[in-house]
Amino acid sequence: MTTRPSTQETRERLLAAALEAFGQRDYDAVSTRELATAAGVNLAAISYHFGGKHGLYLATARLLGERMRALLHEDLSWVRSAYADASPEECRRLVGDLIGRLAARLLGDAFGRHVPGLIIREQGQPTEAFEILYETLFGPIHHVLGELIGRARGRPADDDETRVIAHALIGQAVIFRAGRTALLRYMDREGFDEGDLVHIRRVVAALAESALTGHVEGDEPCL
Amino acid sequence: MTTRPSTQETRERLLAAALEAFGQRDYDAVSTRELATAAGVNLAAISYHFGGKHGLYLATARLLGERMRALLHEDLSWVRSAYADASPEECRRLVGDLIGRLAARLLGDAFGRHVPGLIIREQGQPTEAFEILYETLFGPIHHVLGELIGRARGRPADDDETRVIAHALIGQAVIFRAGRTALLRYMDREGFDEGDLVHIRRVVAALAESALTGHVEGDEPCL
DNA sequence: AAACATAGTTCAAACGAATGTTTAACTCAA
DNA sequence: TTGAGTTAAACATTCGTTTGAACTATGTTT
Repeated sequence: MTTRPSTQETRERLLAAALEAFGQRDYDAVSTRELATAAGVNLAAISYHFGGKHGLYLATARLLGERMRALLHEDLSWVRSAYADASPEECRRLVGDLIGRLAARLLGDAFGRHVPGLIIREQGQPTEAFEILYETLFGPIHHVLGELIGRARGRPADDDETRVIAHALIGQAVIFRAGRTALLRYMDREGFDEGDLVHIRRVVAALAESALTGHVEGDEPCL
Repeated sequence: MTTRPSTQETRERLLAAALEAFGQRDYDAVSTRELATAAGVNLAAISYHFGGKHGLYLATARLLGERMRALLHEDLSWVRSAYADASPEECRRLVGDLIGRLAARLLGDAFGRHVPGLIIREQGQPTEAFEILYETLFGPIHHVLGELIGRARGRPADDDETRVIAHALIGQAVIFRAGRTALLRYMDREGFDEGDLVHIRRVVAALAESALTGHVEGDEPCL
């Protein structure tokens, strides 16, 4: 009747192994046998508990979304409470801080070493997992950033120009994970230590902050 | 003795099909049979001409690198000739122009619809193809951008801070391809027309240009 | 309390389909 | 006739999934 204690553990073991594997490599590059072995469970457990490989992948995306949401909750709720009665200058500073923090976290292992890869890959050929990840990840960041940037530039948050800027600034952070390998090569390094992260965070924060000072030439609210 | 005319055509057909397929989907998600069918050649031609699937993949990366280099050559050589005796202000403008142009091209289909996906994917688990792509693609952009930004901010081009800024600004452009799906969702669209591209290019250019006006708080050259 | 029945879970084994690659016969211009 | 190139067929693996028996608690009956 009641589920046995080992049931939940089997699920968790598989999810942990799947998160690790799907984070690093593509869906097709990960085999069910490999997942079962890594999780230390029987092969048939995947079909039994998740209905198959695809079900496990979706469950992994859900788990990932929840974890990222939890990690972001702290930063975002802090920003949300801060910008309620913030001046444009303060909003600019908040944006810089948020982007810088995001960049450092992405470059480091705060979100897991390979986990963001799954998100990036989902954008190429979006599956059901993309919806899950957008709702919990890109969506909230887009939203908060839009509010902040709109306030900082004296424009509505749902303005198209505001949204383009928000997206571009997210790119400033995301590239530190998506283009990590190229950056290592460019800066002639083998890895980044804690000091690097602090400095990069500061540079990116200053960059994003001053980016909001300018005006778009051409009169219209653009787009 | 001499190669028959059909030889080269078989290679080209396979490379075209591989560029299309590997651009959209992961290495493991593309089958040799599918490639042969799409190219209209026999299955064994892959092994015969490229030594196998992996060889075809590397050849595709080389072809992609050359095409991208050609596409970028125009922009980059124009910039290179322009910044030789340019003022910091002009350099800032050149950077903005370059980033904006890059963003619009990436968001549109200038580089091919799915081609940039291969590059992004290679950063996750770099293979030999990464070297090829860095040399012809990221490398030159990094270099030119470093020169421009260094001059614009009165710092050496090989400064670590300069490099971080260059990388971050590239991210502003890359995100418009890497995060295209999320942007469509954010801006509530189904696609971007020519007018969108022009506007986005202008916004991103202004953003990148004004980003270079600020100073990084904290005294040292950073990093 | 002992024996049985039941439902949930694990397990080794096997399934058919698809994978990348190789083989050997064949084509045809030099 | 020679040999580079093409072709269909077959190669051995690996894939995701399914099977049916074994195991293990729990609930019921005796």
